[in-house]
Amino acid sequence: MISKKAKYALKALKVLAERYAKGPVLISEIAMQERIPKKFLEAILLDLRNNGVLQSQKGKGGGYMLRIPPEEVSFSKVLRIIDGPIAPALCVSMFFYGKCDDCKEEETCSLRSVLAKWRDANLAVLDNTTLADVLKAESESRMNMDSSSVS
Amino acid sequence: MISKKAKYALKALKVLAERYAKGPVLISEIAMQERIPKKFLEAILLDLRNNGVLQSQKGKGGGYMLRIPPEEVSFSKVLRIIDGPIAPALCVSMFFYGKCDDCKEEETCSLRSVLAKWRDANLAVLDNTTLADVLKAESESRMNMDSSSVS
DNA sequence: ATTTAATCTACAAATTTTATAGACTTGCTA
DNA sequence: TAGCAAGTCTATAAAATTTGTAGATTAAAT
Repeated sequence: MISKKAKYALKALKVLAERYAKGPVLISEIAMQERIPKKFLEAILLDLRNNGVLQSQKGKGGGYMLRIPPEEVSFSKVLRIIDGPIAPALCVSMFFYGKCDDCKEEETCSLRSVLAKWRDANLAVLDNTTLADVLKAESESRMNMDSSSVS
Repeated sequence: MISKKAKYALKALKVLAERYAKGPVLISEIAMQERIPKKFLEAILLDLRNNGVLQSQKGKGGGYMLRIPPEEVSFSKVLRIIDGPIAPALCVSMFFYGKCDDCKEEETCSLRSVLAKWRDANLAVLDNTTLADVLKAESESRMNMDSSSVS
């Protein structure tokens, strides 16, 4: 399960992706629209900014915006920033590698190869899923709504 | 990341798989061999027993053993018992489905379809990975050790 | 100057994870 | 049937993480 924080982040990013290249969006606006506690959201957006995903502008007319196009913001990037390792265990993590404190010898750990396979499957999806895919899903779901409401 | 508890569970199960159909194994033996706090392990094994994975025997000569063959103990089964939902969010969970408390309308949630894709990729691996695979990995790693120590 | 909006620091409540202690039950065996 | 060996149950608590809040500060625009 991803954390609430990560879900908040993805939702906020969805909003920002929708308004990509259309000027800054207010934190308070995103918070309201997506029902995210404002102060909490502030911390999240700041984190995303400090990691190169977002750009911010202070003062009147300011706000947040994507620094890179939606199709370059992968889920793996976002989740690593907000939730940390994606791998099921540190010993098979690519970005947060560390020795599992409860393992004796890593080289011969039979769990490890299995966990690595799991990690690979995860990354195959998360590396190749971006905000652009969320936008696409959004527009498709709206299409379905339209057609189903024709009746 | 899986919890420490889940990792303990998998390690304990590996030991029990190695000794499948060879009589009961003591909790204390597993705890020692895998460096797991004994009292903690007790709770874990009990949980696995109450969910049909293990079988136990009290009194002298007692202990724990697999109730079903290693190739039938999938990672998904174990992780669901110990860590709960495998899906990245409740709204796309198959066994623990629930409405995400931070979502407005689930039907049109654009994150949802993406999260579902992720879940599917996870399950494809976890449903098809069992203790038998761990045993296989174990024996393969031992083979590599042998050949590399020939020099 | 004043207002607007992001930023920073500190904290605190709530929840989950990781344990530990000790009494209890069951089954074996001498 | 006494006594030991092993799992079982209940309760609790320490530690860590997650989630959220408060208030002062900085930067930009007008």
